[in-house]
Amino acid sequence: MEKRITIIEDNGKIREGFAAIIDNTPGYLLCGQYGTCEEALISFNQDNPDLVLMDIDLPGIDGIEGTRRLKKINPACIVLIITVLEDSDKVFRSLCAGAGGYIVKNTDTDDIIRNIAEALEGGAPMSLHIAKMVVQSFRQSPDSPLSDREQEVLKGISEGKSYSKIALDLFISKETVRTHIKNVYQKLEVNSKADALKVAGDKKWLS
Amino acid sequence: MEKRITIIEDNGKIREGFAAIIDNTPGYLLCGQYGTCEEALISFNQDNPDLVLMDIDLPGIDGIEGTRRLKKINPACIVLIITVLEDSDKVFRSLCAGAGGYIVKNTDTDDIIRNIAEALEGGAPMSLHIAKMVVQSFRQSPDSPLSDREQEVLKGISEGKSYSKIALDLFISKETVRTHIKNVYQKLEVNSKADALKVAGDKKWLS
DNA sequence: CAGCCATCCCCCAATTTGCGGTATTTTAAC
DNA sequence: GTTAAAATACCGCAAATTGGGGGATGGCTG
Repeated sequence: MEKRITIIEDNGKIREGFAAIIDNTPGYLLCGQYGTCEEALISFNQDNPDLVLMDIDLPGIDGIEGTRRLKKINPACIVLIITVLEDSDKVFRSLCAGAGGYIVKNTDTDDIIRNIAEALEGGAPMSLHIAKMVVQSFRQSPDSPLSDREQEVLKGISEGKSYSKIALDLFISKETVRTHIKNVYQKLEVNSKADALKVAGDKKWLS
Repeated sequence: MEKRITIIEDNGKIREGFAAIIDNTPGYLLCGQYGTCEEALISFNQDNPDLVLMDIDLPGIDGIEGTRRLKKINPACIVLIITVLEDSDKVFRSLCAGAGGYIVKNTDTDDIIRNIAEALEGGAPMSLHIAKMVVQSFRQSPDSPLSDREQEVLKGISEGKSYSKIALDLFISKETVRTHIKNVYQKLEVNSKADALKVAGDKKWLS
């Protein structure tokens, strides 16, 4: 069965370049190419692509919001983001919107085809640097000033639990939780749950 | 400059296999091979590896906790997890512990070397399936019953903000926030912040 | 027009929170 | 072997938060 592919890219030259690559690869069928998400969305159901090559910086609806809308219509459709910039914020927002991979534009013809194949196989193709950013987003700093217990308590707070609930879950007294919180506030130099979570979150001090 | 590599793997055969690969590759220097994290930790400062090949399932301190401890001693050291199982929970806990990549054991000699090189270059080598799992962990379900505004309010809750603070940040009245919360509780059939966050989080309904 | 959404207001009682103390035990470090 | 940090626990207090109940308005959409 041929895989149907749609291209959304406002630069005509690049778009036609991709189109040519798809056209010349057996097994892939170009089912649409558009300069804006608006156009693509209108024909999305007729085109019914298995995969969309999506540019990030588009006039009107950008690639991130476009991804969100396409996935809302057909969650099975894979959206592969293709971009020149490796902007960390855009990477994460794209992934949250449902992107299935994130690759940089300068990759050569073979790379594009390989990445498409990888995405269709159920993989998540990413450039070296992107993969690194994604992995690092998970990492917590190894130099947290908070003790293990304090981190556990703060984690409870981030889950919206009350002191009493945290105490129950950790098998300690509510008063102990209060003491831990006090110490956390002192160490982070804050005086509210929201501020503590903000500081600890920014510095990746949460377990 | 040669790159120093340590292997931690309890299966002697596999360990020696890796050791042979490293030894026979120019540019890499095997600076230690151990069957447990305990042993590796003792010699870690003398060995001073640039990269550690780490098995997950180890007797005593497992690979995840081992990663955490190694990174605590030398955050610049890259830990590459090598495993047979692609257990999603272990993947994430490894990444949180500071792992720089996560690859499956069946990969052939060339793959191992390529993954090591990629990690040392600043990449984050991952098997196809692992990458997919990681990317999917970011994704939110496209079928949340919560309206956009309700999701924003719930996000504020997850950040530990009070209703008043959320109201300030969203430029609406505290009473409106309360109404949104009430509606969220009804939709999710819960009656507390913690439960709402748990349900919404599990189902990936949080923006 | 019915339903959903977003916005705002009131009342009330129970709980939570943040801050001030103090104190014991264990573990780790020097 | 002293010192320090961490984990545990308790008390009191005043302000704020929370959850539940009710009602209201306007906008948009099918």
